Amino acid sequence: MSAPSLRARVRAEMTEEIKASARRRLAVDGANLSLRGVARDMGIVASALYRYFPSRDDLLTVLIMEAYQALGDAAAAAEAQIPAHESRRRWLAVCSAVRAWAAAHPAEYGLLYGSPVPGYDAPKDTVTPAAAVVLLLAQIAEAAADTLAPIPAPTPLPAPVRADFRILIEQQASELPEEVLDRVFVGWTQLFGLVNFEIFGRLDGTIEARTEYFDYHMNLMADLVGLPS
Amino acid sequence: MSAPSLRARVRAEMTEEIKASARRRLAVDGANLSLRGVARDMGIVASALYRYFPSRDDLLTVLIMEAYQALGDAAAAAEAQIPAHESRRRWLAVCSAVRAWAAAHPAEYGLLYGSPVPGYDAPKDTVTPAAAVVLLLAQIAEAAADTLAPIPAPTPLPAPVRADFRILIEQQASELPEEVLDRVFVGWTQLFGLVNFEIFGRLDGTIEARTEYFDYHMNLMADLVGLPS
DNA sequence: TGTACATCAGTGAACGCGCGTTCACTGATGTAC
DNA sequence: TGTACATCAGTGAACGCGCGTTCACTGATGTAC
Repeated sequence: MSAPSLRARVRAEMTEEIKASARRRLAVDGANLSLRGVARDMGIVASALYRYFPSRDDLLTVLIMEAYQALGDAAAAAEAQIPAHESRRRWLAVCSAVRAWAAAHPAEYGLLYGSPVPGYDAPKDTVTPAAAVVLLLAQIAEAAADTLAPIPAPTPLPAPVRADFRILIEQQASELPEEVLDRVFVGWTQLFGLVNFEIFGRLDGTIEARTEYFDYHMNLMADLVGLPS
Repeated sequence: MSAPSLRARVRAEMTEEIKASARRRLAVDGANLSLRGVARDMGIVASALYRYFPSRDDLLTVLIMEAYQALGDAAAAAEAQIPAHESRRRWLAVCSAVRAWAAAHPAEYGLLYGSPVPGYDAPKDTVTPAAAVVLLLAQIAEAAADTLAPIPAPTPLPAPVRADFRILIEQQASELPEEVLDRVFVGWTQLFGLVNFEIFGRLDGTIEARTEYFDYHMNLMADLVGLPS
């Protein structure tokens, strides 16, 4: 509870500066982040970084974890600004926040949702924060359960898929029907599929009205889930 | 028209072997393919590669172009095996072929649909082959035009999006309504969003019934397009 | 059919570079008495 | 309040490595006469 010592405070600030520099460096290096590059940008000698992070991979892991956290926080913050009962607007707020965060941090986004970094395998701890967004979407659907339109199901969910969803639902102590969770997953896939396309430049030369295109389709996904308009 | 000389034939074979080696190497190096690594794998000296490719980036470009081509070919071949009038089965065949190709060539798939390679920018020539799959999907919808279910549109297409689609339709001398092309794009996004999730490991620990999950959702996308079942 | 010359594939050394990481060091900040 | 010692941040040299690319070379294959 005592105030941190000068040394501790300076240390914390320095750690933050290193991470900030490294995040900037990601734009240049992509996933193979260069420690010497980070040090150079900071006007510091590369070996000094080892006072703060035991290795390059550890720094990378921290960046990944914090990026998941930042993305999740951005989505949650956007959602929190919409009244709880306006489920569709909440859904759209989460989707737009993901897109906006990705646009503002393309290199970090690429780290999270691009091709896996060769030779680097993510520690287990990344699983939970990686699920934050889809969890948020599922919670919106669950909170709106009473008002959801029934889901027209031309073909029923295949049993093995239903079983997978069952497990997820029980893990979350949720009461969402499997059919609804499935539609949430469809929306989740569409969200990240679209953001991938946009951020990674796969829409260049085809769709130029990016925001309208995105909003329209996230609304369509909300329709699929059955959120009232 | 004369038979190629021995030298020319050997040269062509060697070029193929280099590309094959490089494709294998992609799994190790990811996007930062190592020429020396390729040469090492082939039991050859690195500088020898310069007889065949003027630089590392050129080799990479060729790999990317051919990967797009291979993916497109796989999709087209799968489609061609289904009778022309069975539009839904054709649609599903294309989707499954994309998924199968990605699973069989994950590193190349990552090159095409993962985060952009830092420091490397794709030449213009990659635009056309990159569009092959979505074009195929659109053609299926167009061929089935007479039998398509009407698209329920709670909200109309935003005008700027409609304009983007209009341009694409005219470029292809197509007659697809914008609303249908939009749904094709939704299916396309879902297809690659899902394959990304699966290949890049973002489904690990959630959905285990991968094939059923995939097929179910590609069918759902076919529903959205209005393909008859 | 045989000879002389041109073409070309692959070699091996070298250049110049950047990288992650270790290590003994120095000087400043913190702690105990 | 002042001194003695411990802690720690940053330095700079070094290790050992891998990389893309150039270049003069050699020996084999192709071509012209």
